[in-house]
Amino acid sequence: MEVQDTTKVRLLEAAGEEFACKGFDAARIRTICERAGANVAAVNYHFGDKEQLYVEAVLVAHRCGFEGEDAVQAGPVAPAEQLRGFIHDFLCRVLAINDPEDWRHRLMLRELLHPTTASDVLIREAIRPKFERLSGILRRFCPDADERKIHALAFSVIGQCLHYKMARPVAERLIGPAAFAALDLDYLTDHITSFCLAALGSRPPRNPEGEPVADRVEVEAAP
Amino acid sequence: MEVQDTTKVRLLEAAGEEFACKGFDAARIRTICERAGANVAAVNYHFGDKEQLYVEAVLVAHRCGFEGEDAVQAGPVAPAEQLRGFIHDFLCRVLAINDPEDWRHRLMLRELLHPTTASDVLIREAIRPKFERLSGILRRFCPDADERKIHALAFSVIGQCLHYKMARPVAERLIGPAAFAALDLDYLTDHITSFCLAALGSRPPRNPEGEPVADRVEVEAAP
Amino acid sequence: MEVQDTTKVRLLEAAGEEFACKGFDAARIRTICERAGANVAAVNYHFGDKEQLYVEAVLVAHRCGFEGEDAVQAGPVAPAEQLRGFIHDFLCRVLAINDPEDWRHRLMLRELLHPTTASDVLIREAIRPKFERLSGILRRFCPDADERKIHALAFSVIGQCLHYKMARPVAERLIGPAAFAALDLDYLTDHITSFCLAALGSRPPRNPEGEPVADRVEVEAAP
Amino acid sequence: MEVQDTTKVRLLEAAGEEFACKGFDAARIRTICERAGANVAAVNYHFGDKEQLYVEAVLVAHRCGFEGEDAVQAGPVAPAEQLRGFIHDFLCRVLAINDPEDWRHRLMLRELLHPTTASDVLIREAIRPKFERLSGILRRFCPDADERKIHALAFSVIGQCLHYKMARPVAERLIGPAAFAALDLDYLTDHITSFCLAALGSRPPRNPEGEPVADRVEVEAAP
DNA sequence: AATGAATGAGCCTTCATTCAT
DNA sequence: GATGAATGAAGGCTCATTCAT
Repeated sequence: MEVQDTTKVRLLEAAGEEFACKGFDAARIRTICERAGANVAAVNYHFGDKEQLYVEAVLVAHRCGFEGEDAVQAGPVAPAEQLRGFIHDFLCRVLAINDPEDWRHRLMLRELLHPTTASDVLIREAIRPKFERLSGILRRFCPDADERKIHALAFSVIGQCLHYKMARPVAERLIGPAAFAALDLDYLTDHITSFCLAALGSRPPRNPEGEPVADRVEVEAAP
Repeated sequence: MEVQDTTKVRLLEAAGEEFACKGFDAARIRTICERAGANVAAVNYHFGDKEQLYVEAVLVAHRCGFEGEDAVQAGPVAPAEQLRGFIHDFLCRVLAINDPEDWRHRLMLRELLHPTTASDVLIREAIRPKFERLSGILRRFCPDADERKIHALAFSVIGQCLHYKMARPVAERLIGPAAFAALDLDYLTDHITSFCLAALGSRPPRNPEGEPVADRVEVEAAP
Repeated sequence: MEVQDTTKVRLLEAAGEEFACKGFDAARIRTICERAGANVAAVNYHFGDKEQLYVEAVLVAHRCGFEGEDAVQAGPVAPAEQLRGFIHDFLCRVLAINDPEDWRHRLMLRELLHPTTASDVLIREAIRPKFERLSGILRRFCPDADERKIHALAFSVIGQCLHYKMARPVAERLIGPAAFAALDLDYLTDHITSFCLAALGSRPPRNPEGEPVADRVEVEAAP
Repeated sequence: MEVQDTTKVRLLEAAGEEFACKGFDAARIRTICERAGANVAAVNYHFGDKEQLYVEAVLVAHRCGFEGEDAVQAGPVAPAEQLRGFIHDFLCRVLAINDPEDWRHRLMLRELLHPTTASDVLIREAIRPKFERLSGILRRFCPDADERKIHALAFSVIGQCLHYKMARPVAERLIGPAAFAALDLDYLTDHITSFCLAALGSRPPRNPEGEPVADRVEVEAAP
């Protein structure tokens, strides 16, 4: 059963785009309907409300944004590779640009900064599982760390990644668009991974070629 | 030149609060005027426009928010202590809660996420100097690192700190308010400082008492 | 010809209820259809229009509300008993409460206060015959009265009865629900009958048991 | 201090007219504002709401409609004359036609049939005092009557009068406009007064000329 | 300098109605 | 005969803005 191009689906797509760009208040229902090729009353008919449309858009964003992620990394892998995998996946979503699906990420970001009713589901179904997966990985590095430490570590990992989404507009102006573009997926994956691994007192994982994947900061290996 | 309690000043204060809480769109000019004890037409009289009021509020926020910070840490200090000082200062602002001055930080944060005209000045006068100070500190750790590396490192430091502001609403729901509150200024300063130092291949600075200031992750130290 | 439980019939029933409760403007076509278990488009399909549905509902109300009443009081009866009979019948309809048929009365009342197209038929077929029957009764009391007097007398009788319908909401608040409820069908029939008979210079009719039916005002009877 | 022709006053006048004619639902805020020569937003500015405008209009209607009534009939008068006075006053208001103030009566009538929040004040300040004045008069006729009897009597008096307002549209169609017009203030005052007095077992009061004021129904005077 | 009244554009929403199935 | 989707007109209301004082 394909996702059909019904009015309701087109409405959600248009609404997602609009909400992601302008936010809930500045988003105009008329614009959404025009983009979706529907009548002004269509939103009310299909969703009852501007707010309910927003909620559904957020849920769609989260649903499509996170499906198929469970397939990652089955089998016994080293903690370092697990961490690298996590960071890679996370950055993938964070850095998505010029993606027709992009509004889903932007919309979720908005929701995270200013949670509404919609974010309850979001946190429960999307954020928490991800967070606990990361916590699990980190506990393999620090088996004796207490909860607080794990929280702080997890936030350190996530914070570094998310920053490229959050602060993007200002970062781009700060160091220039070219310099910002140079910080691409591969580079950042390597950088953040090695940064974290060093901080965790471990060594970076080796890529298939058998070389260190990151031009990591020269750390005189702790004994 | 004293800061007088004129209508214009009260208007700016009220506007800052309102804009910081609700954003530009949701902020109501009438609410602002009521809080300031002024007439509805006062905003248009003094600032001409809602938007110009916003811009001025942002500028006030930046002006007051960052004055006097350059005086910190004169004299020759170890890079590790410099970094720790930077992180401490940064977290101070980031974690400010229930502060009457708080709206200034929140408003600037908003500007960073969704830059408007007002943020040009902001970046030039407030963000860039701070960013370059951090870059300078990091270069002392990695004298041979290229520009790109410095950028990435700086963003790693900043990202970790800023995350507690950015993702606060969701983080609070994620790990619970109590666990989040446990991540206070001192703890996070220690954590992030040691995390970064380890990643940079250095050892945490010693505080005056001669003891390590951070309970850094002691991976191998586990019995 | 049975009254079938077709969609059209259910629609009329639901519409009557809704119109009687809320009036034409406030009545919602969607509500009517939901109550009737029919589609939103059913009204337009079966009646073409909201207004035509209203007209038909009024006609149904009048048709069902007044059938079989002419059979009352055949044979030669005293004028006083005729009047009492009329008042009793009238009050019966006026006081009908919690009657599943009640909307028919309420709807007709509405029509009387704010006549629309539908009320032409209503007046011709329902009101006028009733009014002329009353006029006939009154002429037996005052054979020499002119038309105007008969009108005034008839309106005095009708006005007293109708008042309990018309002013019910306010009367209930005025004297309290309990006191209003005490004015039940029997009491009011006796009261209004004796009031009118006295005004008409007659004595109240005696019921089969040979006792005065009404506790008429005994002004001089006071000790 | 004159009642000034401010926008707010004009708005109330226009609203009263509109509400009285079309009812709350069918009344259009735009029409009201156009009639008052004001902007569409004027209602919202001055009254906050369509409903609050309605409430205020009802209160204005009641305020102006009932002022100066307390001056009536000071000094010792016969009960019969008191009753006649009451009926005259009541009919005066009820029959007011083509009066620029007419909307006040029509609006109050609406309120009585379908009470809203506004009618609480109305009942307390306007209806109840009037009702108790009538009750007092009636008690002079029937000193031994219980509460219920007084209620019934009062409603009989009021019902006869009010009927000419309530049922006017249908009555006019029923007996024709000419015949209805013949039932003017003087005629009805005489008719209803004598009708009630007879029912109360009393004799009609004599007017200054010493003649019976009403062509009362020939009643063989009760011994 | 400051105000209260007034404005008009525009938004969300409701609702009766229609159309294709 | 009946339905669900879709329409467009219109209404109440909000809000920033302006004007006369």
